[in-house]
Amino acid sequence: MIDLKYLQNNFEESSLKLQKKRVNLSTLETLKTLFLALKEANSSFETAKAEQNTLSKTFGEYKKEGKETTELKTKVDSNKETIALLQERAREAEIALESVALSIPNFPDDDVFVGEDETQNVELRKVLEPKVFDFAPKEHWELSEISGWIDFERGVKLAKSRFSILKGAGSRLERALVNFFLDTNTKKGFEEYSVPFVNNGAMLQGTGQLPKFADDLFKIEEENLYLIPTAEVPLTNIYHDEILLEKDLPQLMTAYTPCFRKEAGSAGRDTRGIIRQHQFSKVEMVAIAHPQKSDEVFEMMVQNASDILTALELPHRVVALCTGDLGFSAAKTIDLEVWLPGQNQYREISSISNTRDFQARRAKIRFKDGKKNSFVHTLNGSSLAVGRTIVAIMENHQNEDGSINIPAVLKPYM
RNA sequence: AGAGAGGUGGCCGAGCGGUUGAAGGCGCACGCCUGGAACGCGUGUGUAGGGCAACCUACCGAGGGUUCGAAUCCCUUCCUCUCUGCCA
Repeated sequence: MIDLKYLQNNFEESSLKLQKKRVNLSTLETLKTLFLALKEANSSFETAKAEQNTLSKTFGEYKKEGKETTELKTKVDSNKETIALLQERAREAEIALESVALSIPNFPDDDVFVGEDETQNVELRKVLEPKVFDFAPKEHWELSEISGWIDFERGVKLAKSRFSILKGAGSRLERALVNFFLDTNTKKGFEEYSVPFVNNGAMLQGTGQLPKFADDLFKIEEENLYLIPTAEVPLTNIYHDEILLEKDLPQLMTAYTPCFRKEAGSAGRDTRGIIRQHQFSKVEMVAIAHPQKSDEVFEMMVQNASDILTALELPHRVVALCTGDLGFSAAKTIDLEVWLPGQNQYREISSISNTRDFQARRAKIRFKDGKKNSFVHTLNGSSLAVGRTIVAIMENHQNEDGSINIPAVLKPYM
């Protein structure tokens, strides 16, 4: 959630920022109007309520002293009706405001390049040169036909399309990667967590998936729970509605979880292979940071993910997303794109974002900031998406006969 | 899943229809005391919103109801604990 008071007081500036994220000016004007309406409604409700409280006290005193209360009672009764009306109005104003406010994305940072879409993202650097093959490198699904690591058909049989099965060395590779990622993150100071793979709606609202992106979530209807689309949701919300001590910041967390996404709107994209599945494994980093330290933590997270790719001998590039490609909650995002020789292109394998206080405000995560309480900054990033790492290893480390070389760092894990 | 008990401030723990945002204790902060410290004494110490100063409003798991007035009574719901059942 953006800071509505800030929006009210700095409307011009705020709307310019949010227009970079393609929010209509009219939506923002509505938002501001609703915000002011809520304040007004609350104010009159509270005034009436204060009056009622005074009357009630007087009533008690009259009773105690044995005074006549009939006249007072009529006054109180009529005021009561007014209050009920004002309360209803305030409640409606709040609902009206929320329905708009919760769907407004975060402000982009000022230093984020202003662009329309992913074509205008900014490449910051390349790490490792793509290997030159003396044969035509295959795509991972072709390689799978030789190694048998991935069973696409039977995965679909078990569930539906966009589900698959890993087996044998393919499955072991997944497990090895998970362990390698977690160990590496732990060495960087992240604490390992094992979290619920289903979360309730309040948590998903906290990190920004709800209410706007309900279509992309698997929901367990009768339980009112959702399969997590990323470990960012449970990890960030560990401190939902809590106030941390300044000395406990930053909290660096990491977890392996499967991730579940409906991929609504991606019909027809990446239909072959395991690049885009309804279920995939991922190791996630989440940081709860002091507002003045979040940039530092952000850089560390980007570097960590990049180092992991380098350790796996995977060529990649570091890309700063432009405003038009930024996610809903993000103020700033850097993607790591790994080279896929079979596809002959770079593909996203990690995305690291600083959401500033956007999620913190939604999830009410604060810290003791001297005398007052302030919102923390929350950050999240993949380290890494396991399925896509498998793809990258297969394609980058393939031999002409279709066999795959396992990177040296993974040998102890296999 | 069935039966019972319970959910109060950072923690423990009173309150069971009125001036209680909530006694008391612990913890914490500041001050006094001390050479310094402990002890002792004093003061302060929840969150959110509005005015943004005095002050006002809301919150005693959540939601609704009764009442002039509810932490206190009623209903619904969630959670925790104990016993039984079931299960990895």
